[in-house]
Amino acid sequence: MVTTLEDIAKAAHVSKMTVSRAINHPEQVRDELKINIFKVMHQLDYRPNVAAKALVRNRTQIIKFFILEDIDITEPYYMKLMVGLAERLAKQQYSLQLMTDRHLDIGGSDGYLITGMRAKDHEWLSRLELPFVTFGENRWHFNFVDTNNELGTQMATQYAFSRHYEHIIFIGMAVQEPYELSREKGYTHVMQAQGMVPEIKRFNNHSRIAMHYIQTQLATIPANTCFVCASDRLAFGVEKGILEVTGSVGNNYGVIGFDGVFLDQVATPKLTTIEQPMLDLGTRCADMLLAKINHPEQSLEDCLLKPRLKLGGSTR
Amino acid sequence: MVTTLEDIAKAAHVSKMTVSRAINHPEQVRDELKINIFKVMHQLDYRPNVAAKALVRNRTQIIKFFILEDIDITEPYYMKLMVGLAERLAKQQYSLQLMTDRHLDIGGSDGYLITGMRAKDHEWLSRLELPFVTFGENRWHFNFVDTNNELGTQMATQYAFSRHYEHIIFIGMAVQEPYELSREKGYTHVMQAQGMVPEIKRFNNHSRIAMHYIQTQLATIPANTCFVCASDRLAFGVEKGILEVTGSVGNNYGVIGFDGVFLDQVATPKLTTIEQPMLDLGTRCADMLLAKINHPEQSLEDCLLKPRLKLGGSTR
DNA sequence: TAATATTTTGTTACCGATAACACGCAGTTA
DNA sequence: TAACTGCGTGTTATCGGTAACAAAATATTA
Repeated sequence: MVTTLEDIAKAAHVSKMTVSRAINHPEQVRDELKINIFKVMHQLDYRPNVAAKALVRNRTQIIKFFILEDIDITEPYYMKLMVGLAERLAKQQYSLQLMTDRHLDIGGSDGYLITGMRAKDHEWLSRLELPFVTFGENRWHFNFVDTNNELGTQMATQYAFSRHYEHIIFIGMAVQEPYELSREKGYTHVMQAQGMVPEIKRFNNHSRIAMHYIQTQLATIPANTCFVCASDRLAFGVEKGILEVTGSVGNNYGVIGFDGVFLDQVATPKLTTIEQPMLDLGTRCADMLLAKINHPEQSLEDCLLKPRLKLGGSTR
Repeated sequence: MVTTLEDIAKAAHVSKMTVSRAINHPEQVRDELKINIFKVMHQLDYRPNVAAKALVRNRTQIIKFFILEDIDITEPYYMKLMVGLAERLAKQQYSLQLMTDRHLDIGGSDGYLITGMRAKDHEWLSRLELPFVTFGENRWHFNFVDTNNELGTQMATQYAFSRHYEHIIFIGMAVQEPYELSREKGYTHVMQAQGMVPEIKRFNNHSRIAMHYIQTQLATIPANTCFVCASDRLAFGVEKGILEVTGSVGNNYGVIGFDGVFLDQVATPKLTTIEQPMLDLGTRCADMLLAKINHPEQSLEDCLLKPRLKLGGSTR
């Protein structure tokens, strides 16, 4: 059977209000009682009824997770982000609803996590009436959680430099989004610090396009060059191109990616890449969102997590 | 403001019980009243309070989605499965909790969807006390939803045959799981029907291993062979191997994969593959699970959906 | 010690829905 | 016409919690 507050109350010889307080406002209950109450709760394996709590507090205990990108080309890393998010939310008895472009119902939740946001989404996001957090930097002061993109490419560029590549070229994504700009900045910053000349190419984020670029242009690029890429997709294409043209990768031409989820493992050789801490990022999203829901008045710091350099075979 | 049953009731000059009935047992309410009630509901944009409903019906309106595989190597297709599932569940005011190996809490939900099940999981699954559905065939009569695996490899093999490949080799996964056996069966079946000799190799499901096999063995395999693979991962490796050894793929040696999510797109050339209808599968999982929850006494048919042959450049 | 302040605990009402029962009002039947 | 069906609708109680208030117990003060 299911144990309720009432059951605990009887067993502990107090009113159920006291039990409720022991849980939610423990400072208002004498230690003696509390200890006993918690003992009983434990014995009877008490699990609070989420629906009842939600009803009386006028909450839904639901978070909507928006994926604004086309789901067909969606990056696999959302999966891990969601695992991190869901795990933390479940601890606070929240559950999830997954929303896609096809299905954009607002309301019926306590808050939103927004992923895959682009410039065009600013309009409706600014109208939202519930607390939300975006996964990904943005220029509108919406609270966000993201990898420290700038630091990531700094690490990549620095590493390329430390491996004695004489030229370092940045392969970016042709989008004017903050995360891309930050990645470019990280690269540029280290290049200038090292007294090297930055060189940036930009393509749509598809491996084929990057591969084609390498196939056609590698001949004009001096050996001893490392390509620092803004995504693993681009890096994947670059690596393939280099392999095809020169027969090997790493020594004459190196590649470093960015993301570290799935694609870097599938590449041959595995990509050296900047790994985003997706699970942690998900957890942080949850924390931040819950904070906004429970303390709407407090303003929050955005959250930038440090990525990790993951060595593969695509660099020397 | 939020509209409740009470508000509708007042505006429609009936009791809230009548409104509730109009929603849940429409046959018990006169048409005249119903029409008016629905009109008012629409005007006032009524959204039922999920928590209240859950409380009184002693339900949670939550489904737990279990991913039993290691999340680090999880196939990207779970994402699409979840989208399909979540979308259908949301319509019935259910939301999701994502459970992974790290976090296997039972209870606090109305049912489970189990993915990534392996033989070893039979033990605890058989003890579960709530309705559940597994994504993936199984040998224990747990209700499941899956792609018609046998049909899939039949289609692949048939297609290879129709493209005049003289030899067709099956590259399987070295697991004794029903879905793998079904895939082998589909292949064998068509081979025998065509009077050809089946030849099956099995490897762990990693592209590198398949690639290595091709690199070392392709010389011993006659030209005009098509490799029908049990996964896109394997096909991906096979394609790479063929490309490396012979410089081109499709004509002398063809490759057909199985899954059609993400990896087939990333391959160069894109893989010809058997595409699983992941969104539909997700929807079906939801339907089946809801049916089990709402009518526990009825026994259900398992569900096998037809896959689709998706042509890429890895076959002629 | 009486009066007052401060904890600590209990009581009541309510959140928004639904099941079970009660009731009123046709149309049948005797 | 009285008793009997049924259908359609309203009334009441309830699910499991929590806020707001009331009351009791204890501590502090004069």
